[in-house]
Amino acid sequence: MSTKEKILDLAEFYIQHYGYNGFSYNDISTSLGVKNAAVHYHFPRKEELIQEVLRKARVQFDLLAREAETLDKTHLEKVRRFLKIYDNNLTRDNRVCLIGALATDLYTLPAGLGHHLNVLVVAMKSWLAEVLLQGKEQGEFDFDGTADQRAGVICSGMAGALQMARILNNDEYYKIKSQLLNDIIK
Amino acid sequence: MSTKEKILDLAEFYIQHYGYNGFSYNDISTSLGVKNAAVHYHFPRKEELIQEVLRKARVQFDLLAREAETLDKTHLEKVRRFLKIYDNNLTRDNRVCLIGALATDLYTLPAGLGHHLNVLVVAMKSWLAEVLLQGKEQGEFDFDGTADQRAGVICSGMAGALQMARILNNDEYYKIKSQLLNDIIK
DNA sequence: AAATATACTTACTTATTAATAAGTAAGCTA
DNA sequence: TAGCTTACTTATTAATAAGTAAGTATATTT
Repeated sequence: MSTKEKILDLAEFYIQHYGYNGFSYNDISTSLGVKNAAVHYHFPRKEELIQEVLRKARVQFDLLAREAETLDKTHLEKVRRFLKIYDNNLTRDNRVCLIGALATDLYTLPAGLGHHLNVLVVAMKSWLAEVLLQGKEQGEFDFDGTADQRAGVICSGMAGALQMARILNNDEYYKIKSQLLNDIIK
Repeated sequence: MSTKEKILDLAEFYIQHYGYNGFSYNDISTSLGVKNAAVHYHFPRKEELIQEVLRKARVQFDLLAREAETLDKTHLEKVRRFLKIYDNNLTRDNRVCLIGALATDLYTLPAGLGHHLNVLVVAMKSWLAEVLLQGKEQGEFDFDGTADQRAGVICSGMAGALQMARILNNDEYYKIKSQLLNDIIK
């Protein structure tokens, strides 16, 4: 893996672990065994670094959506694949989700990043809403409210669940997740 | 209001608006028209300041719980009173909730604060679970899963909703909130 | 009237931040 | 082989961070 890719992975880790204002170029460079200026060489400003982290997250979500399209037979399987994103955050050092982490720091972020964050959230939430809608039409799901509303409840609930897990314990996360799933199946 | 109280209110605002690492003693002092050392006079270290913000939040929640006990006739009214806490965060400058804000910064916080945050979350969640349980036993509510699970879904969903509102729009918050309420009534 | 406490200010320290300028070694390219 | 690019390092900057020691004005107590 190139230094540039390692920087991106470390930046993502630090954002999800400590928040946007909780890490520095020095944290990344010393983790990597290079100098702070080497990080600036690849990403001149912190804004560019975070923007690239968000772009990469969007690319990875698009990949997940394509995998769901080709590999998953039921809509429930697609939803489970989606929720695994959050599981991975929990199991990898109790990260909170990228969106939740950046949302709480939003008003301290360089101006351009809000838009990129919005694009990511809209992509994920609207994909989930579409899966829920089709699953309901085909009798696979049963839930109250619109698919859009239900997608909002799930996205915000999962983001919050990762935060609760930190304060209470990991089991709290799984309890919330299973209940959110139950609420669309019954 | 005393300078000390004003400092506490400003600290709470800054945490919810910018996160723990997104504000400084200077931000507070210049907002107040005093010097940074004056803030250190009242709260020598940032840890003491945040601890006091959390203690105050717990006191205010206890007050809400007592008001609910004396003023609210139905369990639904109690839940609505509880959810109004989140409404107030939204309407006052799109704050995220104190718990969500500090959860994403948790691993950068002075060591002692995790415990105080845990105490606040346990108090709020267990109170809500008890209201939900009694409301269900008396036929006022109808929901799947345990009251504890449902309380977890509501707490994490509301925390996440405030974060989503920042990225999408305030209407997203109200859509999530109404759906979470719907899920316990039906 | 003298001593003490409260609520600050002045002035500072030490450490860290994002960012930049200038230099360098290795490799590729014409 | 001369020039250019890549991927850095060295060294520094201006700004900001939390925190502190010592001084001062005002009010309260003795």
